[in-house]
Amino acid sequence: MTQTVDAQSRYDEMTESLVGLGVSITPKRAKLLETLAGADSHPSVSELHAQVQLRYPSTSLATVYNTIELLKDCGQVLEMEFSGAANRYDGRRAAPHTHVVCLECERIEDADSAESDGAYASIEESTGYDIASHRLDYFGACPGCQTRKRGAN
Amino acid sequence: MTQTVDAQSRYDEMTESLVGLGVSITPKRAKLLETLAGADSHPSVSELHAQVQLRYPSTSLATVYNTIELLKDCGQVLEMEFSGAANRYDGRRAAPHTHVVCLECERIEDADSAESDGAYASIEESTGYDIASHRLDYFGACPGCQTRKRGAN
DNA sequence: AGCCTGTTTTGGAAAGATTCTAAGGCGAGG
DNA sequence: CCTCGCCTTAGAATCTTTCCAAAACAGGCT
Repeated sequence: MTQTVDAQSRYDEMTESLVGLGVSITPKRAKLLETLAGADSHPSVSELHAQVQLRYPSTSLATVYNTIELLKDCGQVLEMEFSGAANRYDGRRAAPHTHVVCLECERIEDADSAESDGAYASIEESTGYDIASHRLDYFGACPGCQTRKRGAN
Repeated sequence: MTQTVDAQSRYDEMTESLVGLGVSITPKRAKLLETLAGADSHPSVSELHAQVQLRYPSTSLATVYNTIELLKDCGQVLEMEFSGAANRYDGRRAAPHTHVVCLECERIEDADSAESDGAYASIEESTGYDIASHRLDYFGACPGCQTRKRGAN
């Protein structure tokens, strides 16, 4: 997939960034980074928690939130917020990019859209805002849910 | 601002749509529609609730949620979700459009960006999703918060 | 080995927003 | 005046995220 790199490289980048922050890579944190770097499913905190618990059953939710907070601090993870549903995280491409979101099954996939490079400058000029990031999501039905719905009719 | 219409027209459109749904326009609902149609500040549920309570002090939160749900059903309000913060609503332009969000003061303003008309078709072709809507937000600092920060330094 | 100190982790409490539910209120039509 | 169905209410319940104080842990030092 465009711009995604292999899990190992992402894992290495993440650990380096965290070390740069002066924090240590504990085993639980390592397992979390590994999960994030390898997942292409935009996992939620509870999914990440479940994965880490497979290996370290005593892991608490607070540890997951804590580590994600650190990753956000050094720009190594992209957080996607949803009200009423859990936040979702993209550890493979930390820079803002386009997603498609299935309203039926909540699947989220990357979508490469033609982003205009001068968008930030253009928005800054017209609004006076100092733009730091953006979010572009398309909402609809994924192929699987489309057929499922057709079948149900 | 481009594409916004006067409050009265929006109010009329909303009431017509709700009537089309077969529900009645109670006084509390009318006050809520009026507030939504006239607000350019992308209010939250609690702000809307407060406004309606000015006129009808006994109004409960559930009524506000209920009415907004109806408005969503007939596409007469745009809901912007934020995890950790209250959802914000745009009753003046119900179709998806671009916003700038101030990360400091949570102000939200409309921003007209050059939207490519064929975006949905292009995304649908590349992902197989059936796209129904989208969301494009830019995050940063509004002019007021920029000066405030500079002054604080 | 024994200590000290600072970081991590834990588990539960707390906070917020939204949804649900049961019960009562209200209004239109007969 | 009664009935039926929609509206509204207040509070409980749910869910995610944040906060907190205490316990656990690791590394460096004596």
